[in-house]
Amino acid sequence: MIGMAGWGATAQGWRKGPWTPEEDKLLTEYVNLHGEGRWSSVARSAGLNRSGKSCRLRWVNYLRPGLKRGQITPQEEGIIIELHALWGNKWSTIARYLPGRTDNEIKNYWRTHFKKKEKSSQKQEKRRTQLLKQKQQQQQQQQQQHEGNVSRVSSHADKTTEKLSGEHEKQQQQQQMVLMQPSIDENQIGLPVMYQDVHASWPSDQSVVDEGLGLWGGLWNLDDFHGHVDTSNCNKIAAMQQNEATAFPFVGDSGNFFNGGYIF
DNA sequence: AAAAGGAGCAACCGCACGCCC
DNA sequence: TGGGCGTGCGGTTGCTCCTTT
Repeated sequence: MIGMAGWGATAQGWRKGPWTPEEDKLLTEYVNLHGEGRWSSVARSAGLNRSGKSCRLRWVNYLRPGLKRGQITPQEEGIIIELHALWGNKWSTIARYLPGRTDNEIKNYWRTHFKKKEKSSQKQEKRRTQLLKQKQQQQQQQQQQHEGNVSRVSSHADKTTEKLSGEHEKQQQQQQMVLMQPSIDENQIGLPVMYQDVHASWPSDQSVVDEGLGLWGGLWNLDDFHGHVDTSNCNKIAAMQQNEATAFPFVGDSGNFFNGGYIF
């Protein structure tokens, strides 16, 4: 890390910016010796020119033992998705279910991965609406054209035209329905539940478990919308999530990810 | 090969809330 | 009861690395 260029110090004179290995060492040694808490005094006692808040953040997000570094696994991603659907932006609560992950890490992950996907799904939705509009305009034009033709044919032909027109309308209705259906990607709705892994990472704190169990019991059985229990779905989704080229499978027709993935 | 742009991450800030003295 | 402190959260910034042009 290069110097402190661009960061400087706070009004109180606390250092800001990236932590140096020396600072990390000081903080780690101090916390190992005296334990967590009283962060403002930690800053002074450990000989660190950092605010208590900064020390706490550094410890919690980076130095604390047991932290898992590296990429979020598909299993973890599944848990994040589910828990976010349950609790929204309760990052610290979600983090309790992901041993070794911090709230900040999960928040960052969510913002970079799912906000992006949310955006792209909104784009898709916009595109579909646009297509539908175009189709309707086309339909109107055809209708007008057709009306013009009808006025010029015989009474016998009228019947035929009527029949054909009905067929045509039917066809157009079908086309419209197809347009209104979610695209195949968006229709890949399911839950990325990795049952064993979830249990493995289940918090020991019973109160935390109770907090969500009522909802989870039902929620995690929702393999599809029709009550069919298809565990292969989970595997499919895990596979899809690993495939970068696949669109995010939890986006609903409305473009709203949660409405698409869960029914409450 | 170099510049531009985007993604990802660590860290910060401000605010709110709860706890404790 | 009020102030200090710890914690949690959303939003943002600054930086590095990677990809695209």
